[in-house]
Amino acid sequence: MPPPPLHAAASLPYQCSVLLRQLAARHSHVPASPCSFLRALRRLHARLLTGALLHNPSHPHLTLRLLHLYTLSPDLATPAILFRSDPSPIAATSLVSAYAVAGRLPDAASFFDSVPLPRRDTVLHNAMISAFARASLAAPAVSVFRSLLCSDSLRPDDYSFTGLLSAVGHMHNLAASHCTQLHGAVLKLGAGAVLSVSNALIALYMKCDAPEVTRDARKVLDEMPVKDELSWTTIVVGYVRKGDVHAARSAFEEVDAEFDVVWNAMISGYVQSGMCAEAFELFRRMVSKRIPPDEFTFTSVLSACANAGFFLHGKSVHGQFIRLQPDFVPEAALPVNNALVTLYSKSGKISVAARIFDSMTLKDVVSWNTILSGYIESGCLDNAARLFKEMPYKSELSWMVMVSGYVHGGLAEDALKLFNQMRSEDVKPCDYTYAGAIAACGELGALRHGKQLHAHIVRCGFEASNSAGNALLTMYGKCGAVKDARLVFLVMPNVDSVSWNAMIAALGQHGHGREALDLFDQMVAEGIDPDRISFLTILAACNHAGLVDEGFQYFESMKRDFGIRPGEDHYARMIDLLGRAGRIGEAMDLIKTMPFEPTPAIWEAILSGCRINGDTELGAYAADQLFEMIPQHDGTYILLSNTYSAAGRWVDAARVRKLMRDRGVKKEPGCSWIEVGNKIHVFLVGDTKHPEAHEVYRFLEMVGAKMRKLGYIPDTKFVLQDMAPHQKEYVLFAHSEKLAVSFGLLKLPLGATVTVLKNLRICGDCHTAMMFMSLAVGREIVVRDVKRFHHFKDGECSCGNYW
DNA sequence: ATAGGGTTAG
Repeated sequence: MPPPPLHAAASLPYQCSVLLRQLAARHSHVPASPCSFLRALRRLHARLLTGALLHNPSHPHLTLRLLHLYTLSPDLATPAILFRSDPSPIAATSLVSAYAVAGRLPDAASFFDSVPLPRRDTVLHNAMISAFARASLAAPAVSVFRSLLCSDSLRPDDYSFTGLLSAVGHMHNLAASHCTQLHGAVLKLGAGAVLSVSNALIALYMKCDAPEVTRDARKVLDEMPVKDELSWTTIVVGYVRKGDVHAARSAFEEVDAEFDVVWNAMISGYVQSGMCAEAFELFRRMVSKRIPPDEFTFTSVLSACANAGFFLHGKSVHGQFIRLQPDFVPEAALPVNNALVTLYSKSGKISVAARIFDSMTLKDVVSWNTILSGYIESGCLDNAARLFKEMPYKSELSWMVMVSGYVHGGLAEDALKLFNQMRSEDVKPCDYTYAGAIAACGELGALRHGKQLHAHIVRCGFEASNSAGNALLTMYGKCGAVKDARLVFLVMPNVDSVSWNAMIAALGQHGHGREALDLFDQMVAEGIDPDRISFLTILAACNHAGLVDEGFQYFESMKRDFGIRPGEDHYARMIDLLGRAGRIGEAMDLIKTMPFEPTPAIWEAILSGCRINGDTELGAYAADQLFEMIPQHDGTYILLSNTYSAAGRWVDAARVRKLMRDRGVKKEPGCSWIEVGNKIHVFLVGDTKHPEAHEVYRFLEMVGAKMRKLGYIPDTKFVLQDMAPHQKEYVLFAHSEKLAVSFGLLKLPLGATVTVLKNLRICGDCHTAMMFMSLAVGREIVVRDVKRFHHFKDGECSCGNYW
């Protein structure tokens, strides 16, 4: 954005002043590249020097502004040099606060220390105190305040107290006694009647976790002779923070003068408490009272609409904003536009969101991150990836969104690749990003890599993070490392329902069915309500362990004791469980009690039961039902044709095959390998005539070469073979354990999995392990499953990282 | 020249 032309007749000081202000404003919203910024700054600096405007008593603000800009630049030396030529306390104060605004607290502190004691005045101390307060550093702020107290010539003033109180509010274990002590000290030193000090005192009391201090805060407010809008705002915000929205509302109703900020505080309080309808209602009242909404109002109410799914309301707010938009400078419109982008992405209108994003004259990191996650939430991973590359600046959050976007989009390899790139660019991942990378390891069955990440997490101090802990639990569970999962579960300081579910799943999937059930009961005993996922998990555990009656009890207790209506997936699992136990009749009875029409998943479960028990007649009936529903479900085609063949209904089987050919249904090829001793057997699964099949072979050779090079397996031999030689055209590729069973690959009696799984370390999907079970009973084997091999194309095979 | 509160991305 080129700066607007200046009036030719404008004086040089005025011109410079405008230029300086423009440079600062632009930099704070769109950080330019360090080089170009510094160049522009030096040009201005030279101009000030030639005009003899620097250190000129008639234009003191020019020097200060220049100092301010230098604190934004990567040039650390110049501000100090400039200061040496004008060592006034005013310049020092300006420099300290500029450093603080620029987020360069260490520079502010070391500069403050370098100012000789006689040159420090109260205002300079105050600036330093508030700099620490802004950075949430209570202790150093207190020590600056103390040096002010101990000084012979200086005395703390109102600003000092205000800053001190705000700094102490950031203390971690702020006790009620701290607050009352400080309150006493403030009164003793005669600052009790100052408006800003009282406001800060209210905020301090409200930041303390002890419930009883709320009264003290209220007392301060009540005793104030004069209150301003901030007093009311602070108390409203405080009540919200304490989780007492009703108290916030009644304080809000007490205000006689209708300050805009109090409305904003109340609206955003509702949003933070998840009461979006109330937030919107309040906004409506505000509009009807003709109180003009500002950018904060719009931002809050739009986010309320986005959170609650009030898309029509949101649209009307958008309309009102458009009418008032000329009143907003770009800086003010920015957060509103960001909230609009969020609203439209959440309502599934990503193209509208993108249009708003493109039309924004001013964008910040939040804007880029918002549109990025909008693309990811609407499944446009390609667009997201392109955007990610184009982003002029990224925050840690951008990386996090992209990494977890890849994982949820099923591109675990890309997630890990990006995670590695992130670290090579020296961006420090937060716990959520680690969680994404760990989830990717779980998807890939990359246990070793996952363990490395676990070590990183401990080193970075994220051990107490719930998201990281839950990701670790899930990953260890998927990789069959039950011991590690147990350890994580024990160490986690706050386990939530996700953690319990993940731990139960880990036990249930790996042959500890009984223990899984015990853990479920323990969870209930500890007062954590199981959710629908918990019941899916426990039914799966029962399935693995062959505990049919127990499974049925949990299924019953789900609606009876916990008021959770079983969904399609719960029914499907229960039917699968009954079917595998040979109780197919009971499964059919259960279907009749369902409150909805049977879905493809239900019929697939019946079908799988029929295959295990050799009930071709009922199987064909289920196949007829499924036939009506294809192609809603993946895998249905092959399943159907096999079932019809088994029932001797060759004509129907041929019809299904023809349908498959007509629709061009092909199974994506993939490969699995099994490692027994030092020998690896690799199986190609999927359509061997698929155009990409030769890529699989190439990939396997590459992996083999790489593994030999790493000395991982001394004598690696690849045996490529069809999984099902009697089926020339299509070989089996199951996407899930359930399908593997329904394909008839595993005619296992119920419960057989337990004994086998004890000796099995499983990486990746369970189905692969199950496929090989009959081969590997009683032996220590490692099974890994590689999906979506084509992301390892050509020379980029970085998979060495993944095992 | 310094202070107190309110906003958006997961």
